[in-house]
Amino acid sequence: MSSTAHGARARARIEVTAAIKDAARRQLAEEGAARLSLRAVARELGLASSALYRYFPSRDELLTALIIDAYDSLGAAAEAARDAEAGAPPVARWVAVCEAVRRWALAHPHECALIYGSPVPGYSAPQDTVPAAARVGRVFFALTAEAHRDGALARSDLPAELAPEAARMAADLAPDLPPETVTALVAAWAELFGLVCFEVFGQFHRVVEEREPFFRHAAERLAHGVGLRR
Amino acid sequence: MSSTAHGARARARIEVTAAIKDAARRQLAEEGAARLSLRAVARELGLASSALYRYFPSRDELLTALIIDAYDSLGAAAEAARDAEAGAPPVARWVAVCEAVRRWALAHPHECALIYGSPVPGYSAPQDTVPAAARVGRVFFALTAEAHRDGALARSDLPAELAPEAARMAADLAPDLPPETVTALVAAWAELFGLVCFEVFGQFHRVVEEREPFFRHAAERLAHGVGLRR
DNA sequence: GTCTATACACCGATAGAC
DNA sequence: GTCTATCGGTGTATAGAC
Repeated sequence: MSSTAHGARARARIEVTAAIKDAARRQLAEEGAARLSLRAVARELGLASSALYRYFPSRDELLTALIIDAYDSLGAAAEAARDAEAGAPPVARWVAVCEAVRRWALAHPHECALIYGSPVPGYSAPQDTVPAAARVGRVFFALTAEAHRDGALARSDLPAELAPEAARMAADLAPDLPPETVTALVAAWAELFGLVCFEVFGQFHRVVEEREPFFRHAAERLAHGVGLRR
Repeated sequence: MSSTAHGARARARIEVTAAIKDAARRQLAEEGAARLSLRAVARELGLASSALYRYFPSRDELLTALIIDAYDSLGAAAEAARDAEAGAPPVARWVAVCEAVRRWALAHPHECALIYGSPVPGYSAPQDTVPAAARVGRVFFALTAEAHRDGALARSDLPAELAPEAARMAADLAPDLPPETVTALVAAWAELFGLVCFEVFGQFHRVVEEREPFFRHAAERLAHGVGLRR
C-alpha cells in the first residue's frame, strides 16, 4: 500500500513537472527565454508561484530542463530521419537528416531560438546540457563514418595552417575519420544551422520564397563539401 | 542669434540621442534586447525615465534605432574590407570581407545577437530597417558581379525544381548575375552567418579552438561554392 | 525638455500555516 | 506540496509643474 501511494506520488510529480514544462514552453513562445517567468507559468497552471519551487529550485533550472528537452527532441528527429533511410546512398541520407532538422526547427521555432539563437544574458548552461547538445551532431558524424567505411567519402586537401587543429579535432570528435573531413563536418554543421536559423528567424523574408527546393539544393552542396559521393 | 540657439539645441539633441543609444547598447550587453529598459537607460544617464520619451516615443523605437545602427556598422565594416582589397583576386577579397564580418561580430557580440539572433518576442522590425539590413549583402553581390564581369566566375548546374525560384531571385536581387550564382550567394550568406554566430554564441566552445584558420578555410570554400575562381 | 508623482502592472524568492 | 503573505525590487507610460 505504501509502495502504491509512493508510486502515485511519483506519477503525480512527473505529471506536474511535465505540465510546468509545457506551460513554460508556451511562455517561451510569447515572451522568449530572457523573460521566462515562474510566476506566469504558475498563473497559467492555476498554482501559487511558490509551489513551483518544489519542482524547480529556480528559474534557471527550469530553463536548463527546457534546453535539454529541446536538444533531445531535435536529436531524436534527426536520428529518426537517418534510420528511416538506412539503406539509401549517403548523400540522400544526409539531405534527409538536414530536412528533418529544418522541419523540426520550423515546427519548434522558439525552442530553436532557445538552443541556437542568442544566448540568454545572465544564464550559463551547465554541463548537463552537453550530452543532449551533442546528439544531432553525432548523427552527421555517424552517417559520414558509415560512408567512409563504404568507400563513399572523397578526400580533399587542407591548408597547412589548419592541419594541427584538424588533427586535434579529429582526435577529439571522430578518430576514425580523416582530419579534413572532421573540419568540413563541423563547418557544414554550422552552415546548416545558418540556413535553418535564417529561415526560422525571418531573414529570408522576401528573399527566398520557394524554400524547400532552395534548402534541399543547399543541403546537397553541404554533403558534397564534406566529401560524400553518390 | 535665434539660428545659433536653434543650432545649439539641435546639437544638444544629437548628443543626448547618441548618449541614450550608447547607454542602451551597454544595456543590450547586460540584459539583452528582450529586456532592454528605458528606465535602466535613464538611470545610467542620471535622467528621469520620462525625459527619454522626448527622444524616443517608445522602447521599440529605441530598439529600431539600435538595429539600424548595428546593420550600418556591420555594412560599413564589410565595405571597408572590400575596398581595402580593391585590386586583389576575387577569392581573396571574398575571404577578406568574410573575415571583416567575423571580426565585427566578435567585437560586437550583442549587436550581432540583436540583428542575427533570436527575434525579440513582441517586436517586429519596421520597414526602416530594410535598407540598412541589405547593406552587407550588397557587398557580396557587388564583389561577385565584378568577378563575373572579369570572367572569374564559374558556372554550375541547378536542379530543375529550383530553376524558377532562382530566376525570380536573380530578377529581384542581381539581374546581371547568373541565376544559379544568385541562389548560391544567398545560401553562402546564410552559411557565413551560421559560422559566425556559432562562434559568437559559444557553440564552438571546446569544439573548435584555432578559430581563425578554421574560419578562413571555411570562407574560402564558401567562395568556391559561389563559383569564384582564383 | 526635464522634473516629480503617480497609476498599474510585473518579477524571484522566502517564511510559515495547513 | 500547496497555500497566503510578504520583502524588495523591476518595468511602461502618462499628467502636470516648472
